Amino acid sequence: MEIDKGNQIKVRDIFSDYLAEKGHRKTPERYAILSEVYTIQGHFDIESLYTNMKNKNYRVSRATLYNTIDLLLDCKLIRRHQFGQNISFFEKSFEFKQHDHIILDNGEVIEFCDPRIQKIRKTLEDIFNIEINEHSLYFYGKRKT
Amino acid sequence: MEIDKGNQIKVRDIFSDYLAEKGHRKTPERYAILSEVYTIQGHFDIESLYTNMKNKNYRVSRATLYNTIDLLLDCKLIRRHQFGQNISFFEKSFEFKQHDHIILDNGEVIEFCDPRIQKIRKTLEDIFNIEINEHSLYFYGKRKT
DNA sequence: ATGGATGCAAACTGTTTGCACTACT
DNA sequence: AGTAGTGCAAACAGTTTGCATCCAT
Repeated sequence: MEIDKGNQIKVRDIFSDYLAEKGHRKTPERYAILSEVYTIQGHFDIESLYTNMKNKNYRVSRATLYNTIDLLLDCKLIRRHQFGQNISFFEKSFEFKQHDHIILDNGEVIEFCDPRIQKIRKTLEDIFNIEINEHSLYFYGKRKT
Repeated sequence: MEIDKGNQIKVRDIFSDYLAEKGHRKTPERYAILSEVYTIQGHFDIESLYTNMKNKNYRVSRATLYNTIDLLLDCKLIRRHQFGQNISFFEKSFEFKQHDHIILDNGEVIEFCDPRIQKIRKTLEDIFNIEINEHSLYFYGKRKT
């Protein structure tokens, strides 16, 4: 798909600019991880990203994966989620409408976007005299029987 | 405070009923942990609860702590939070108004309650034909300078 | 008495760290 | 050339599990 290809390039540039700005080196591993991450549909965890890349004969280490994921989080190219208790999930966040999640008891994950959450945010900023830069919202439920 | 004492007893009864209903045994350890948990103001993690009780010369194991915390979660006497990445925090939830949290970059935690979150919930239930039984909502920000 | 619950320690799992080597700047 | 970044393996931290013992039923 042409659109995705376009995004891939844009995303690569964003990462490049970020690395340059922060004085980080532009290593092939970092770009490989970025492009791999942007190939994945939906959510992923580090371990599956690792085996995924190993299977494709990339030479990556977990250390580099964790390191790079931190960079991608920092420049907002991915978001972190905690669906379960002890494992982090990630998903790409570039040019995808910001959204929240409903987690059903069968493991299904529904995405939604409700503008009222931004209104709540605004209210809180005013009441407590703070600046909110992000939020995490999950609903837990099940399909109606 | 008399009010707290009253709650302690009520809470103990709720736990008793729960244990009976589920066919779990009413062990002194379970009650000890419950009362210890309800003594704590604010949030706590398992490890500090453990050292806390050890210091008071309780004979408890981490295994029992984890086991009992699961029971307390199940009967809704406590709630679980994930403020950081890899560590669970808990807080008592009996007769305290259900609330959500704002986490500031200095570590400060503000509690708030906004009715609009329940409206969002209702909307989602209708749209997706699901039944939502809980949610978790966190805002992240900093004090205005 | 019997098997669910406990304490202890070992095992597990996701993540971080130390170190020698590599390669971007 | 110098040093940030890498791969690997060992270390770590929170949690879970196996097992012998204990005790609530």
